Amino acid sequence: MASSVSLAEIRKLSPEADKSWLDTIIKGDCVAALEALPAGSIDMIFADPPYNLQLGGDLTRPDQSAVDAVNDHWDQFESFQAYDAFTRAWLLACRRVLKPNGTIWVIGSYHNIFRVGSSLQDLGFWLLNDVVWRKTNPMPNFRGRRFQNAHETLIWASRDADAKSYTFNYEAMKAANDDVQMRSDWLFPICTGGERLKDENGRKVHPTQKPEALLARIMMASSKPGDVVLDPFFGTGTTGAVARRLGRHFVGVEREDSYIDAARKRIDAVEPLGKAELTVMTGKRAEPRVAFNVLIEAGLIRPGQVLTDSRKRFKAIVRADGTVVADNVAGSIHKVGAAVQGFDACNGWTFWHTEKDGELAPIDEFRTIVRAEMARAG
Amino acid sequence: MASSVSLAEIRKLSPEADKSWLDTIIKGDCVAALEALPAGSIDMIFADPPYNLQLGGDLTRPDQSAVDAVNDHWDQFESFQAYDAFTRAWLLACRRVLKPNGTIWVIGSYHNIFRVGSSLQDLGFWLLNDVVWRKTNPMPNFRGRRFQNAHETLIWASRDADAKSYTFNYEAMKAANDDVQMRSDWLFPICTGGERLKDENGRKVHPTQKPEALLARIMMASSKPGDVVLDPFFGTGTTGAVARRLGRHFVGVEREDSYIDAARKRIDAVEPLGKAELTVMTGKRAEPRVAFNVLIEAGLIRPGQVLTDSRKRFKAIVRADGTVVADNVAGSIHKVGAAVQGFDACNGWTFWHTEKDGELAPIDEFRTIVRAEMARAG
DNA sequence: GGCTGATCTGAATCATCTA
DNA sequence: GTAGATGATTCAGATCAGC
Repeated sequence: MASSVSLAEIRKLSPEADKSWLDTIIKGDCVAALEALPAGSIDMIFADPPYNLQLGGDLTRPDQSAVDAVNDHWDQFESFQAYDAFTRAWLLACRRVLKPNGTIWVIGSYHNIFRVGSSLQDLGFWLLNDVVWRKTNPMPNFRGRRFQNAHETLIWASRDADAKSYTFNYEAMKAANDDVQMRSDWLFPICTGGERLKDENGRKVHPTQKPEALLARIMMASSKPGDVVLDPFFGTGTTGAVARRLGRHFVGVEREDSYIDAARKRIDAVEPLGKAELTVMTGKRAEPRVAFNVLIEAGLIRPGQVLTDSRKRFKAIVRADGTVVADNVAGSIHKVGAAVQGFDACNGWTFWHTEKDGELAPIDEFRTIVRAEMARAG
Repeated sequence: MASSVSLAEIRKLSPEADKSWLDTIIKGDCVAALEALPAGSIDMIFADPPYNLQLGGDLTRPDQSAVDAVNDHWDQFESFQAYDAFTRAWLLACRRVLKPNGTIWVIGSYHNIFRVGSSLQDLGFWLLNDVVWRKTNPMPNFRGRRFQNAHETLIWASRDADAKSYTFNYEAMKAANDDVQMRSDWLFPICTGGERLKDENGRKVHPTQKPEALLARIMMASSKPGDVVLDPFFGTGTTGAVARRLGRHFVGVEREDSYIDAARKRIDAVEPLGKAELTVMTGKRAEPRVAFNVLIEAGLIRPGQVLTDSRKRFKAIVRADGTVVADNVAGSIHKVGAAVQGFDACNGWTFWHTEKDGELAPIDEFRTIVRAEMARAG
């Protein structure tokens, strides 16, 4: 499952046809490694970049941007600049491989997340949410000079400002959250216990292993089964393990052999879930469209029938062509519904009702019947 | 108490002896106004700058009513560069008037907070914490395209990296927080009800008035009685009102006359607390709400597992997204529980059971386990 | 006055498909 | 690409109307 491939091997293959990089860990620096992947090939990215600000020689590209600040903190400023250059480089590489409707998640702490967020904005990503991971069991502040650092911040962004059809499983998130919208503050324990990878001496393999529950929430929210999820700082492969379990493909980039080895073993041991368990809750948006006149043709509504709103303040009469008429307005169920209320818009399906045995029922119920028949007919 | 003084008036006085600007609102642009204050004269700054929301078209609620958006002229910026220049200018002005051991708080949303955080770091401030204000009652996401934006971010920073003796009332915070360290995630309602300033027509005076509880937490944590607290974007004077109540001096800078008038009346009506009452204040605590997917994420319930009612008449299968499926219905535990019984509503927590060692137990028992952990995290 | 249910509102970067 | 039509979408809490 999780085998390592060389860059050269990938490059000599046709990028179009080549899918050999799916479900693999690419060894190397993330900017260079990502150049080997085809543009627009990734559905979702999760990135947990280093936030050590004393980066030294690890940075890959010189900074090209002008410095217009004047202050007496040159040393410090230079290291922020270096971190910014590093950040822009890997974010640009990620942006190239991301599909137009793909999204990226980046996690960080107050040491680096403001640099990351600014860079995302500067490079043209469009921020969708910032999400707070509240830790149930954070490390205490030992010196008592600050608040206990009990959260980390995630940024969720689309590739472009006008990206509209990115994946967000709104109904699934809501249904899973006691039927109320999922908020931007999430509560999870940090990664400890059996989930935490240890070496033969009982020492943790990676210093900042993220909990699988966090990655699962992210992937369930913003990806679909079969999607390709990239992690440019793969570490010990939490992203890969969760992706495999949830029926997503992964690509990881990692420099350290010890992490790659641990990740590969870990991912190979994962048992993927079945199709039924992975089916995602969808809402009306995903249902096939039904035109109003189909209800007439099916005999569920007849021409001349009277429609009213739920409080019987307005009424409209159905015409044979699938339009309706109220006082001085005629048109679609939506147009007429909006007009009688004086609104710009209206969902006619839920606004208009018919009377059946003395009880009012929205015409949307007939649409449900039609949809069920459509589903049976394929 | 809260009188307005002209810049010229302040300037002609000796800056050393002059304290006439204490407990006043200075009318004008904040950068220019701050030039009139002596350097190193401020103990703590709270700043609620424009967020640069970049809103597109109008937004309507599902009932077609209009959302009252923040589209004020003061929140319009041409570009991120323009916003950054504005941010650096006012932060530099703040830095000059801040005492060497003073600290600054800035609040923002994901639209601007990354720019603010980066600028703070670039200008030599030293970040101490980022703090999350979790809203008990945030505005919903009306289109279902993102997570509900349920928090705002505060950054707390000292003037310099090597500042050691800034004020942090660690013991008071801990005592106020049930004798455990105060965390970086705080829970408060947004400012509504009697606290929200309204004009004679019942409309809100300021679009973004902050709750006094938030300011009280900030001042109790990071200032002492008698300290001078500056607010460069004073608005309707929440900072001034809380400062006066808590025995701190304030200085406010504000451009709009209507806000200044409202703030002055408001502050004059504040009754300062006595010395004894200034010691410990407590905040509201969370009512632990647990969603079904938390049990999955915690590994207490696994995707594919079968749930039944107490008499095993109905069964449902758990999916990875936190929804469940029975015969022809899918959705939340509540929705599906209601559907299989033919009811309108159902408490899925007590209706659905799992089998463990041949005995049925309601899934509510798992929730109890999770609640214990959540309680620890506040 | 008290209770019940309807209405209103809050820092919001909030569509998608067909012609 | 753009214009027009379809039709999807809200939580907590304060306030108010009506009994």
